[in-house]
Amino acid sequence: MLDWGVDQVQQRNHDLYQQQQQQQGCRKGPWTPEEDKLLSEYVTSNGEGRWSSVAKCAGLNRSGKSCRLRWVNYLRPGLKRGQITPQEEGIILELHSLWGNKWSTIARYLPGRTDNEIKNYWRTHYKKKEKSFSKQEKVKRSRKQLDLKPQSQQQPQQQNQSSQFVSEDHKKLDNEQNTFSYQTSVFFTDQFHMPQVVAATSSDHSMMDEGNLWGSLWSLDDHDPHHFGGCSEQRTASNVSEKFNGCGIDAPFCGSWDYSYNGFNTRL
DNA sequence: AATTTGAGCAACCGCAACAGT
DNA sequence: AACTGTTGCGGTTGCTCAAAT
Repeated sequence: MLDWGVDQVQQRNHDLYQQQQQQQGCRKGPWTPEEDKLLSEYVTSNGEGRWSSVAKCAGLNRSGKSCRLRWVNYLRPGLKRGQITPQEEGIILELHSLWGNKWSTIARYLPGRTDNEIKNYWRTHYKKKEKSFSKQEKVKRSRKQLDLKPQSQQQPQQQNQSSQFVSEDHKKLDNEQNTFSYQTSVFFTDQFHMPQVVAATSSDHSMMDEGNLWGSLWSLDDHDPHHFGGCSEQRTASNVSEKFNGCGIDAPFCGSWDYSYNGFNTRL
């Protein structure tokens, strides 16, 4: 009786998979210009979908999956190339704080950018910071646990981790490249609570202070009512919060920090 | 000049949801 | 209802290239 370990089983499965792929003769790895040409010509004239038949009909020795991925991430018309702009970065940060790793959902609010691109960008620029932040936060929390205050004196814990570290990154951008700054607004207009994202640049944010930022963020009711506007239905921050709580969404962004007047700007 | 390290990116993999039969 | 094929998504891997040593 064979007594295979997990590693051996995995290796065996892997080998079988490789064998299968070889038998099927599917090409893997980087796409050649010729393959790109065949695929884009075929999809342009026949439309997207039915990717497994696309591979055959276009004369490509690729899996349908591979064809779809190549088209979606590289060949599809209207794709943006080049660096993520500060505005786009702001949108990514805010939407990620809202939804987490829902890359395809986030990508819908960045025309011309793919989920893969956004995912890669996030991993490259923020994953490490997130980890280091989590460590810092653990230390903070363990310290807090030792520092037992009466309940009434403790501030409500409303901010989530990812949101906090977003503001860290905004600050870092501030310090490292004070040549630009940005304002990003996420606001909610429809019955499905889908955010509309507006990004705009501004210049002066020297007064940026994290305490103020988060104080403003999480106590929207205190704000000047004239900041609550911008869509067909005028709403207050509190009834929007109720709306989110009602559908189980946890602590979303409902506005933005406006560096130009150093205040929180909600557009609801 | 050679080697190492890390960032950036394209592509693959496994899984889940969905549609068709 | 069960099965099969397809599609879409998120996580991961591996390659390339430039900067650092």
